[in-house]
Amino acid sequence: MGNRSLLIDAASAELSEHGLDVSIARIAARAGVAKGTVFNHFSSKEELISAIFCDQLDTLAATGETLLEHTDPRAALLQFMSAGAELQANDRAFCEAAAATSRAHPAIRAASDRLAQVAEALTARARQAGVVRADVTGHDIVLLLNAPTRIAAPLAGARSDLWRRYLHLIFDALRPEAGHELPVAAPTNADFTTAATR
Amino acid sequence: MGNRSLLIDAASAELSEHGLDVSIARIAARAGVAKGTVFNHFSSKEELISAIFCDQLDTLAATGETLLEHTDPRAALLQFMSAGAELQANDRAFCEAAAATSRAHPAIRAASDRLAQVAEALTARARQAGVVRADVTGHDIVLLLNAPTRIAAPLAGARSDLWRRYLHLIFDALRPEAGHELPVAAPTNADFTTAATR
DNA sequence: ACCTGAACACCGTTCAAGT
DNA sequence: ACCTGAACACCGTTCAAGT
Repeated sequence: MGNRSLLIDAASAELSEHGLDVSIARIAARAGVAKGTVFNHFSSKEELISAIFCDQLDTLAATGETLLEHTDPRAALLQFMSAGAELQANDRAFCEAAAATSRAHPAIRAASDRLAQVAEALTARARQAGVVRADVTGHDIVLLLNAPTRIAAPLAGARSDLWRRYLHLIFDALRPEAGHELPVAAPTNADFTTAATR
Repeated sequence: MGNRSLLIDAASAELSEHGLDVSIARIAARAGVAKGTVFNHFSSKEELISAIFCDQLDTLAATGETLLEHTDPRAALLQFMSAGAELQANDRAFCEAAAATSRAHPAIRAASDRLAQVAEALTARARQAGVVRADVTGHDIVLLLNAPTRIAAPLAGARSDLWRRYLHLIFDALRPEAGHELPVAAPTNADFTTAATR
C-alpha cells in the first residue's frame, strides 16, 4: 500500500473524528510519514480534503442511483435524504465540508453535478407521483441534505439522534399539503456556476 | 470613546464582512491599536467574539419580546424567524457563530436562554391559535433560526435572497396540516445543559 | 492602569538535501 | 521518483518594558 493510500485513510479517520480543523501534522503522524510527504501527494490541505469529499459525494450519488429502482418514489426520496444526513451525522468533516466547500474545485463540481442529477431524478418521480410539492427541485434537495445535521449540531453532544427530528420536519415541508407559494425561485444550474466562479 | 468600544466596533465590522476567521491583527489595525491591546480588554479572541455574539442574541430576543404584542400569532412567529435569519444573512460571523458556538460560555448561555424563552412564548401563542403543529417547541424554533442561511450558504454569492425560500419552506413545515409524527422528541433544557458541559 | 511590540508556540507550505 | 526535516510566513497569545 502506497503512502497516498495511507494518507487518505489517515486523513479520513482524523477528519471524521475532529473535523476540518485537524492539523496536517496529526494526519501525517497517523499515516506514519513526515509532514512534507503530504505535499508530495496533494498540493495543499484543501486538495487532500477535496479528494476525500468527492469520494463521499460519489458514494451518496451511487446510493441515490440505486434508490431510483425503488418502487415507492416517496420512500426512495426519504431514504436518499436520510442517507445524506446520516453520513454527515457520522462524519464531522463531511458535515462541515458540505456547508462550507465552494463548488469552484472541478472535481467537486463534477461530483456535485452528479449528485444534483440523481436528486432531480428522485424528486421528479416523487413529484409525478403527487407525494412532493410541485415547486421543489433536485437542487433544493441537495441544499437541504445538510440541514438536519446543522440544525441539530449545537446539541450533537447531548442528543446524537436529534438530526432525525429535523430530517422528518423538513420532509414534511415537502408534502403537497404543506405548500404555500414560496417567495423566491429555486436555484438553477446557472446559480451554481456563478457561485463557483466567485 | 475608549479602546474597548473601538475594538468592539472594529471587530463587529470585520467579523460581519469576513466571518469568524478574521485575524486579530486586522481587527487591531482597524481599531488603530496594537495587537497586544486586544488582550488587555478581552482574555481571548473567543471572548471578544462572545461579547459581540451576545449583543446580537439580545437584540433578537428584544425583537421577539416586541412581537409578543402583535395581534396575529402566526405573523409574529414568522417575523421573529425572519428577523433571526435576516441578521445572519447580513452578518457572516453571526451566521457561523450561531452554528458553531457552544453554550458553555455563561454569558452566551444567559442570552441563549432569554432567546429560548421568547421563542417558546411566541410558539405557544401560535400553537394555541392552531396555526402551528402541536409537537413543535420554542427550542425547535431557536435551532431552526439559522437553517435558512446555512441551507442557502453555498449559493450566497449568486443568490443573496435565496435564504427566504428556505425560511418559508421551513415555516410551511410548522403548519398543523404538514404534521406527520416526528420520530425523535424535541430538545429539552436538560439537553442544552448537557451539551454545554461537554 | 493601559499600551506597545518583540517573543513564543502553533499552523500550512516550501525546499534543499538525501535515498 | 519519493522522502525528510529544517526553514518560512502566518496565526493567537504572552509579557517585559514603557507611559
